[in-house]
Amino acid sequence: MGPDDPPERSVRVLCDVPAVERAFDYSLPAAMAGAVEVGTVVRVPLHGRRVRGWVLDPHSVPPPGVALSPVAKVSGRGPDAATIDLCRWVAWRWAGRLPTVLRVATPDRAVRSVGRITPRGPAEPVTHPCVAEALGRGAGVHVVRLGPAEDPLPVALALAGAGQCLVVHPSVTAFERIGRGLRRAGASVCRWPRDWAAAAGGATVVGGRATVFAPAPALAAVVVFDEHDEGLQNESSPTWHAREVAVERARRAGVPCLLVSPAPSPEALALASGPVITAGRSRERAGWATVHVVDRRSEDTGRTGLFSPELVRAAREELEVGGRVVAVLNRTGRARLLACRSCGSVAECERCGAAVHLTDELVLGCGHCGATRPGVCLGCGSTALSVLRPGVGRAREELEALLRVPVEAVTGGGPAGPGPDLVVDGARAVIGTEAVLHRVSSAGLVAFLDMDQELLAPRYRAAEEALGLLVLASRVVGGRDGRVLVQTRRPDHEVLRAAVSADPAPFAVAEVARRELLGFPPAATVAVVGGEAAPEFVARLGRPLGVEVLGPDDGRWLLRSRDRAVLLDALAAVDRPPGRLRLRVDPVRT
DNA sequence: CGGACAAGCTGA
DNA sequence: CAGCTTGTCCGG
Repeated sequence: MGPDDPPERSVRVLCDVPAVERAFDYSLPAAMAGAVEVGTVVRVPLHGRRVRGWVLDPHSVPPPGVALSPVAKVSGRGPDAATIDLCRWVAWRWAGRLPTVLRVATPDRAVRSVGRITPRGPAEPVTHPCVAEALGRGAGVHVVRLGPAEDPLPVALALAGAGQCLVVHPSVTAFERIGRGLRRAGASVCRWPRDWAAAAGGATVVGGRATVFAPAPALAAVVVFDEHDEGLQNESSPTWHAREVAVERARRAGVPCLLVSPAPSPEALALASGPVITAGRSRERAGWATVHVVDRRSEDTGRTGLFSPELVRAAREELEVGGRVVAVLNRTGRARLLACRSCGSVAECERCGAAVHLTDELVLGCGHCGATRPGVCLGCGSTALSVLRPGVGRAREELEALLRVPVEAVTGGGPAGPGPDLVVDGARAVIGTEAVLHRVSSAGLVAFLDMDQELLAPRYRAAEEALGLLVLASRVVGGRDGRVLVQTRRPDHEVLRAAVSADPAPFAVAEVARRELLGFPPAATVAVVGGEAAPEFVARLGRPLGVEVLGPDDGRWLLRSRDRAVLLDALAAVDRPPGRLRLRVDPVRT
């Protein structure tokens, strides 16, 4: 290059190598100049190999005296500047690395060009009272409570009338249905990342949790259905949650964000800008199954086992009218659960209400808060405690003998996404773990054989998850005309009361107060640090003011702060040590 | 992350 | 001392 040539243009590129957080400058060959903007996906040489990267600055000023390598190739379009900023926020919020987050916001196949399309709503405008109320309130977070069996499609249709929307649903079956419904109604709609170009052109995007990162140049609203569902959280680090990303995204765009659920989470209620929106008690009630609670405390369960006479009667009735029966039994042997031999009540922790297990002959320990107490029943003072341990395989045989029809067993079976091949709709009676609720399309009766496993599990979200199962069951039986039967030793539990009365509000209020008291999300931000590099990471973190450091317990530390920024800024400031590090912020389980 | 390069171990 | 493993460094 001679002295008269124009100065060579350079670009700053973030490489898709999570361990390399610095961005580097590369020279840009003149032939590529027109195709590069913020977010463009390129291939660049890095330390003797070629890696993918994102252009962060299309006109960078490199430090003097550094020999620049040229960009090897322009691959295609990538996330725009606003989306990259959103990803930066996500990386901070869940203590992840920017490249890991940018991958989620990048098309999986190279996108060369984006055609502009005119966003269309449904040909015939659809109205929905909850959507009208939410849109009337304008920008902000609007929590909408619908009965479990109520169809989400009308909500999506009404919203799509307002313009380009991001429509998120954790269930593949559900978002595919919503997508088809929108298209049939005449709305411009696309899947993402498959139809990245259509999204970038202005179409409404329908999909799973990653949809919150879709390009949307004309965004009018964001809606997250089943916002209580844990499937909205990324399971590997960073553990970003679509609910919260949706809220942040909508806030930045100045548009409304609707969080829809039959049982709104404490997180959603904490984010809400106003009171919960419902379509009225009678409509909500119609979406909940008719729930029967069977109190097993007074029963001789030693003789009747897993199946109460009420359950057997209800199941036989259902089979007689030609309906399907689904029995749900939690995976065995994981949570050790004890019951008093004389009064039948379940042993639980005095402090936090989780189930306790026997640590040695006379001491009960809580796996949740760590409290211990003598091994006597709180109800009657008896020291005779027996272990309740149901077994799935034997339960199937027992049920078959009781009902005199073949019973199919469903266990595990991979992720919640039910492919059509996984649906076991051929069987009249099915028994399985909670996965079974994703594997039948309909039933007349769903019976929870041992709800206490769920209600009293040593996890801080146990009660909320139990309510989620009752939501799913209500959906499977189609609302009020279907039946859900719950066997329990805690018939007065507020989760069961919520389902019986088709009103989750009192439980939600109590749960918010409990999270506040115990310092769990959303009242506090927590981080679990594990992996071989964890000790060094925690050592480098030190003891920042306002951050509680607990552990190590089983090689893992728990960090907690009531002030989110204090914890997250402290995590971001740590120079990460080499080696495997598992860092999960606000995970489902701690 | 993964290539480069340096320093350490082994066998003849 | 070649030939290989193991470790540390750092990337434009």
